[in-house]
Amino acid sequence: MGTTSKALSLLNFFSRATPQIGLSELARLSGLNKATVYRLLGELAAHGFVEQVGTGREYRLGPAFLRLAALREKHVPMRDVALKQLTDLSDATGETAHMSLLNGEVLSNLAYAYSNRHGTMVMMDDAEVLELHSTGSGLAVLAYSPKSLVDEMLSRPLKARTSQTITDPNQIRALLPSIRTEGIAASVGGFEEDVFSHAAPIFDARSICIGAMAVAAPVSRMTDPLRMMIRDNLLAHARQTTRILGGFPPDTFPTREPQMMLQKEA
Amino acid sequence: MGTTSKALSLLNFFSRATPQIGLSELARLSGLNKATVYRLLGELAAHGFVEQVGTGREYRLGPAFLRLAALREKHVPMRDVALKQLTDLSDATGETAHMSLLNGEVLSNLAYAYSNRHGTMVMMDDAEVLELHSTGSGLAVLAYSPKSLVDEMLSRPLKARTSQTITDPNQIRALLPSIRTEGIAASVGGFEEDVFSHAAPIFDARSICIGAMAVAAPVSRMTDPLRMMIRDNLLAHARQTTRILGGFPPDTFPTREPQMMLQKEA
DNA sequence: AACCAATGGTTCAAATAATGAACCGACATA
DNA sequence: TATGTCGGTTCATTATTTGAACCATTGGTT
Repeated sequence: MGTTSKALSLLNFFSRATPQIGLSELARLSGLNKATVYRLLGELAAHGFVEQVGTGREYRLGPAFLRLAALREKHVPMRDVALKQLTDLSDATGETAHMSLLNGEVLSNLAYAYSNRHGTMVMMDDAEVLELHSTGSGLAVLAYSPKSLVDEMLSRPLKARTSQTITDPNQIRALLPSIRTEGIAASVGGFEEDVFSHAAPIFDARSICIGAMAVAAPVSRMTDPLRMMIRDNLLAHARQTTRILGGFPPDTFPTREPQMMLQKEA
Repeated sequence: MGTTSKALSLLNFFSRATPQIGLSELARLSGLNKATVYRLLGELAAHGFVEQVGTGREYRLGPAFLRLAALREKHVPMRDVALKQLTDLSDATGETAHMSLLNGEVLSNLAYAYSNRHGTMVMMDDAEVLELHSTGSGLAVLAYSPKSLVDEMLSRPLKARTSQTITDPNQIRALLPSIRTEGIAASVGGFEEDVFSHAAPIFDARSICIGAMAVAAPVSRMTDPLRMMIRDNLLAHARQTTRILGGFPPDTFPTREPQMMLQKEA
């Protein structure tokens, strides 16, 4: 791993739960030498990627990201595109719709939209990180990711977010083929209790899966007709989102009308 | 300069004008070896800080910034705070208010607010970069920055954005003391023709200047009474913004009521 | 008050990772 | 076919990164 990667990976230790971290703690978390972390933080700080809180204490993410995010969004208005599609999708289904992007080995939220049709709804949070094994979106991404990522991902111990989280790698592997034939992944209570989530993958110009679009509803509201309705709408909107973003589903991706397919070996 | 700094500085070559850059071009711009740039881009790409456009062509900023910006803003809601203050300031003055943060040797926009009192107003742009020598905000920041930054900054050739831009380093240096006694910098048409801009510095917890808040009005609308009104409102709102963000103006910063001060040597 | 275990920060020889000139094959232009 | 540029790759040389040990402070415990 190059020096730059080490520096950048330091940034991943900042999260909702631990928004600011001290030097020694960060050295411990990253497994790097304290002096190394100190120097790397210094370089990151010089560019506004981290900053020190108050007078000489812990570090936190810096203001540079605001500028770069604005610049990125100005040139590649993913969030805008996603938000429009999500609003439509949320209106059509009456449930919460959201989209997240693959970032290393986790998904990070890009945007979400609520419906006001029901008194209860699944709440989302910017800056939340979704694991690949415990969420519908994660499973959708896994199903369309190269074997290397799946193996890498499933070789690590899988954390149970709820009592219903699937933590057996083989069980997860067994789900993937049917997700591929459906084009949709489902997860019941895997990330949060009482949330039934459907998700479909999003692809880039090289037909590589870059994230997922999902509809999340309370388990109590889920019925088979609703599932069908969500499934159809989700597939359509995910497809359209991929297209608007300039991407293409892979050849193996099911078309709108279910049909017989030959399974191809990658 | 460390390797990490080199990698991070590559990101600064992406701008509104050149949102995507090829490998060779980036090597030329940065003065680094092509192989080096290639490797650095690879590491940046692995973390989502850059990505390649379409199939193996130019590079552009990646999606990671969206997540990190959201995370930063969640923990340090600068933009929200600024937006509230700017809305107030814009309402009070009837003109466009904006705030920008010091990022290396330039200012980048954080937020802005328009007024609807007049038919014409100064328009702002996210992701725009303001130079220190040609803008009111820049002068305000220079006046409260360490001598080293000022020297560094003014040793380079200064670009004339308009016919009214001040490009003589000595002339700029001569402005700084009066800005310090006023607590406010003014610039007439330095960045864009016909724009009269007032700006006040914003400080962090260590009393270091981190950016500026400004009011920009058409030159044609500017009168002495308006200047006084803007000055008072701007000073008050800048002060409050500094305070809400957890910062402190330095001891030398003028209080609301103008008063005699002894000039201190730093 | 003395002690201990943290913290952020610093040093410098040793080890490692970054570097850059040259080289590919592919593509475009002429 | 010849020429220039592109993105990408190689590998011996070089320069940067690294990490153990060491400070000076701070805060808690005895």
